[in-house]
Amino acid sequence: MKTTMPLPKTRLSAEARQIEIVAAVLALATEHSPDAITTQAIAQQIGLTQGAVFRHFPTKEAIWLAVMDWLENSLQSAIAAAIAEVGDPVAGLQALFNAHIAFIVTHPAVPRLIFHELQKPAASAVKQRVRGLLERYRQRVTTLLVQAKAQGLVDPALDEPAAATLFLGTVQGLVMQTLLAGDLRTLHPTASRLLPLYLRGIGVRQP
Amino acid sequence: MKTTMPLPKTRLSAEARQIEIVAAVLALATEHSPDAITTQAIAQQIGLTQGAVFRHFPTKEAIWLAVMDWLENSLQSAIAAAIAEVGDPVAGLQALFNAHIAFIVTHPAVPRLIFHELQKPAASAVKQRVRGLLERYRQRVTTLLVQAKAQGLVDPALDEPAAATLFLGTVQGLVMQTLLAGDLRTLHPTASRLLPLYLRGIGVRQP
DNA sequence: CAAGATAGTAACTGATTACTATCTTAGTAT
DNA sequence: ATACTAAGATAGTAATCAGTTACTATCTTG
Repeated sequence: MKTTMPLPKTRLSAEARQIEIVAAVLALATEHSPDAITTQAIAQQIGLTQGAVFRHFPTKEAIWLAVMDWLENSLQSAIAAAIAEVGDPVAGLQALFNAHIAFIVTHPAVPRLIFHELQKPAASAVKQRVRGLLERYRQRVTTLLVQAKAQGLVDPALDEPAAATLFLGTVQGLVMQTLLAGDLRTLHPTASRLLPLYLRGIGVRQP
Repeated sequence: MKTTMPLPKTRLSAEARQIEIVAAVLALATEHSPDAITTQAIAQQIGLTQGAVFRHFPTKEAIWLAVMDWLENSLQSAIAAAIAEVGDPVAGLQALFNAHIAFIVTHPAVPRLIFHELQKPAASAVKQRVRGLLERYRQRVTTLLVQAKAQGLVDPALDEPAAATLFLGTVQGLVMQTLLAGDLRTLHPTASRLLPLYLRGIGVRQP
């Protein structure tokens, strides 16, 4: 399954190449471990020489930061769109859950990049970026849970931070087990079997 | 925080050195990314030269397989001991949950090794080993859930495979978020706030 | 106590890494 | 057309990786 571009053989502006490089990293991460994404591999993916990559990014870390920028924006707009359409907070949680799963199905490289970064002990700039990203996500979930409790939709004694952790854990654990199996197609059906269990866990009324 | 041995300066048998090498990998993994665990780093940790490591393991992959052997045995006996002491299946799930958390607190390097291996797309021998390990764990959870349903302790319409996935996901997701925060001390208290939510999710009676 | 077996050392090999200096060429404004 | 600018090519660099070789020191055993 090659994902190579038609490579128009022409020169591109620095900005266009930067976007192309980020796309190349994502494409490579779907089939290779992030360790294996060398500057040589990136250059090969877009039909450049290895040295040319450094015309557009000063260091390799800068490439990773650009990838995280893309992730932040994409995920942000994906979940914002999902939540905007629904009325009550519990429906918002369901929409958020499904949007998250759909995002991963569309971009299977993303969890790999996240896990790879989180597993590093050192607090690098890239890890800090991921940390902030997940923290904002978590805050959004907590807000929905607080609203749901205020409207009497969930257990009135709900531990919202714990429920938010469980929400993230449900998605992350599910994705990890799917990565383990190596079959991404099972992600969506399995997700819809997990969601009712979670909702009952936080005390939502009907199944 | 150095974890260097007193290094007795003497020769050790091949078997003893193999155990020492596995221990060195675990020690290194608590403070370094698995990529950074080079044969040089291992040798340095136990006070040998790099070449000497290859007296005891033919390849580096063999070292990783030995680490996974250790993990399989340790985890196996830890959870077996936890389950043996309790009577009903729901109490077994709670014991399993707590034993898993306690194991990770004792061996903080383990989730890092697991995540690092699962994130690789290639189906290497090491990844196969991890896959089997988690599959057996998952089977054990499923068995407990089936027993609990038979005894009427949980929702009679429970989706056991989904509930088993959620169980693993709860632990894995929780651990991942703790790795993110970088503070392992919060793991145990957070875990005890998550467990009631999970138990209600599968339809256990009292909180 | 001699002799074989084996743990360990020192120095290396070739491959690969991120990154860089110098040169070339394409696109563009004048 | 000519000159300037920036993208890319070519060909490097030093560092680091897993694994190997030739040799030495130590332990065990007949």
